[in-house]
Amino acid sequence: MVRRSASSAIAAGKPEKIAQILETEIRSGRLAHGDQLQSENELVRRFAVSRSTVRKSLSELTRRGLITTSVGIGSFVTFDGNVVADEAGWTKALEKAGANALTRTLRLEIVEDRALAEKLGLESAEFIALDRARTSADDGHAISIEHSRIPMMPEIENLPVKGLRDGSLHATLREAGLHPDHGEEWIDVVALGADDAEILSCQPGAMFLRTRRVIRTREGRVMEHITSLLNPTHFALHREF
Amino acid sequence: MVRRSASSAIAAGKPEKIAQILETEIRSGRLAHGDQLQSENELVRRFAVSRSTVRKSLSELTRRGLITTSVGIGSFVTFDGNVVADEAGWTKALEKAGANALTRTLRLEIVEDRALAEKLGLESAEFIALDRARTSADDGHAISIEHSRIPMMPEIENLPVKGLRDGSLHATLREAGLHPDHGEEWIDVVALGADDAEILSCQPGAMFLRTRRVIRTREGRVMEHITSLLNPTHFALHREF
DNA sequence: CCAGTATGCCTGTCTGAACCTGTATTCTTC
DNA sequence: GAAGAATACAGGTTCAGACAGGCATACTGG
Repeated sequence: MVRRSASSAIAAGKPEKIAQILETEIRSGRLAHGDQLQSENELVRRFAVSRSTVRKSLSELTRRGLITTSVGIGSFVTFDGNVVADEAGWTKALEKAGANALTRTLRLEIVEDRALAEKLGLESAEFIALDRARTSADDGHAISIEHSRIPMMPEIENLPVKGLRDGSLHATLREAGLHPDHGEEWIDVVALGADDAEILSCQPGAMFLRTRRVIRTREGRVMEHITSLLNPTHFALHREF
Repeated sequence: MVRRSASSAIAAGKPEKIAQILETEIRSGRLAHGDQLQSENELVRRFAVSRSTVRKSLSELTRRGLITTSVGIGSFVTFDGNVVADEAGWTKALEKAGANALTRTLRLEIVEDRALAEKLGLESAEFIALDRARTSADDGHAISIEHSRIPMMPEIENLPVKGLRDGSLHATLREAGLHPDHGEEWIDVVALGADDAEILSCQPGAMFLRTRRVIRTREGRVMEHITSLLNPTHFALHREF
């Protein structure tokens, strides 16, 4: 059996290529949970292939649990892919010890960050800031802290007031028409700063695993900047392709 | 007696000549990564040779890692310009401080590692082990240490004797017809063991950034397992997609 | 208003032809 | 004897078409 993952479409047959295109559309959120796919004949015209080829693609997507199809109706997305690019491209944080975690929202508000705006090449320095910390529910020790910064835009300006949709930031952003598509990622090890150490009730200077990510939309617009500090005794990062 | 030189076009048979023409087209970019080659019968007409000759050319290109072929579909370029999966997909180690580094080869030999074989699901526990350490040429402090394990196979059994080709492990493996295609990767932070600390002349227990990678060929066969320990003051990992 | 029907679009299934690679065999030529 | 040419067959992939039956909507006659 040949393992193939989403990223490489090399030397694959047509059904596989089409399946990968559709999978990308689903996982990226362009096609949302419950959406109806184009009919088989529309896909035939779109990809300029025969219907049997399209049907192979759809059956592959069914096998992967991304869609279901009904006779006389069509195919529907059944993938409610939460964190979109997480599975596909991003390095995934694996919790080593599955301790009961307590998530605290430290703040959700509009901030101004000139340094970050400059680094990202943005004109406006206004961001929506979402900071969350996770600590062990058992003994209260530090697990992780996450700083998320979303460039201010009209579609989401009342996010701090209305709160998150279903507690999920990405669901909220998708609601606003923002779909992650590609990005960049840095991983290193840093000493915990005084403020973060305070929040996590750790000693300042403790070594933490840090991931920084810039997520962009299909158009290349910065959608989110996330800095995660992970307690190395709790986390490993994992990725496959 | 005819003198034969492996690399040049002199005194080469038809399959070799055709392979070289196609290789030029691929390396020059006229045929891009993922492109489909002409079918064997088209190549037969183009070069006015028999199909068996064309097939020899294609199998040579396959051995060199430039193409892959699929039954019923055709042959595809898998050469994306430079180093295949190495730079493209993997998290890349970026040296923060560009200090002069000194690379030492700690060992290059055949070893037996039952634990690793079991983890990778391999029958044979024989590996070729290549351990290399990098230290600063200036003050001798630790930069990184890398443990590479390659499952034993006939094509490379005299690697420890013959040494690496151009000092590069991947060039050597490519030579043997082994081409990286996909894999898996773990990143975490660990305390340095006594032996590694000794090699790097560090204090045991120092926190290092660790990446572990399993690289597989297109067929899913394990090609290499690498554990890298990176001094976090020197390294950050970076990736984009 | 309502039940029955016609129509159009959808998926499910099957077929044969054309083209692809994989493999083996035989013949020719040097 | 070795390299290449010619041929044949097996099996995978894709295409184009045809037919079936499910579903939804609109229309029609009562």
